[in-house]
Amino acid sequence: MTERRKAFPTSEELRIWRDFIETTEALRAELASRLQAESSLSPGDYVVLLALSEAEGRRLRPSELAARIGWERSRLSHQVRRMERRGLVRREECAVDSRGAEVVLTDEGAAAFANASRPHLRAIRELFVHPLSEDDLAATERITSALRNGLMAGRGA
Amino acid sequence: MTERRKAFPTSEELRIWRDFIETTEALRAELASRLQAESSLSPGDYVVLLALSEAEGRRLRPSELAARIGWERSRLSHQVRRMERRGLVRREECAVDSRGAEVVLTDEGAAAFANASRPHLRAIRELFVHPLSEDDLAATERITSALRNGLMAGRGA
DNA sequence: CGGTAATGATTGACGCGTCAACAAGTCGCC
DNA sequence: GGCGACTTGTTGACGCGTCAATCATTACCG
Repeated sequence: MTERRKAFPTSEELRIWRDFIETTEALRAELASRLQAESSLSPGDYVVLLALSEAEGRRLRPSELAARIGWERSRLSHQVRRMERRGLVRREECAVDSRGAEVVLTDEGAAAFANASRPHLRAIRELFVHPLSEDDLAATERITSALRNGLMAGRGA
Repeated sequence: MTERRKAFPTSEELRIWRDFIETTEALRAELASRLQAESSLSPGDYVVLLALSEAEGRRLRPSELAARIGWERSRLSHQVRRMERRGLVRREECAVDSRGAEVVLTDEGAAAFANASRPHLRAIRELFVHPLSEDDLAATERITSALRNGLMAGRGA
């Protein structure tokens, strides 16, 4: 308790921080690059296709879809526009709410997701699960949770 | 060793992965948003200004600068163009190599970095260091290192 | 030397993400 | 019914990142 009022990280803490943020960034980039190379899909494409695949009738209202994957509506709208151009999804009007729309998974989109899924999961295993021991994995869970709590507190307070 | 040949992550492992990647992403976004709000700087601005601040004579050749922060030259070139427009850095011709250039930190850029630095370090402490125990921090270091090794192996092999 | 390769740096095109503005529809409530 | 408030969804502008192409200069080497 001699350091309770410390305002800045020590250089040791800063080193750990930099390693952490650079490594997670590199991991993200490597996964994205493999996904792109193997399936011509971006991470954004993937999460949208995943959500639609799991949805009732392979279709969702944009707002609902955005909520499920934790995106802003605007971001989703841009993403859907790009995906529609490539035939992965289709927009339809919504019967019950004339403002609304529906995003529908096309057969092409479903096929693209099916092809992407296995190599992507393999890559997650190879680059994330495999390098970590069981203890590491448990520690990751604890750390993730602590950081998430810190974020909540930081945004709320 | 009953699972050595497993190709895909279990749903438990997948959950940990998703939490991990979403949380690190949220952390990155929160830091970026605070930096922007407090100092009108992007993370890219910050690392460039940091590198130039520490450089001999507050100036660096683009290639050298890119190497120090681990960026591609092209990315840096775009970044410098944007920063030059805002007066944070200046481009000069290089005396010893007529192909080359030099990126020079302006007084404005130095001031912007000085103003940004303290709140940014405070935010890193608040959102990363503080939520983690000493053990967590040590575990983070181990995990980071394991993931980095996994990346090396994955890219090389 | 002279020509080819390598290096330094930039650019343009394009995908992605955020923010603010906007159009259009629905809801609540008198 | 009608009017204001909220919701749904889209768009445009702009910053950011990657990739491939380009140009100028320097280095290598036969």
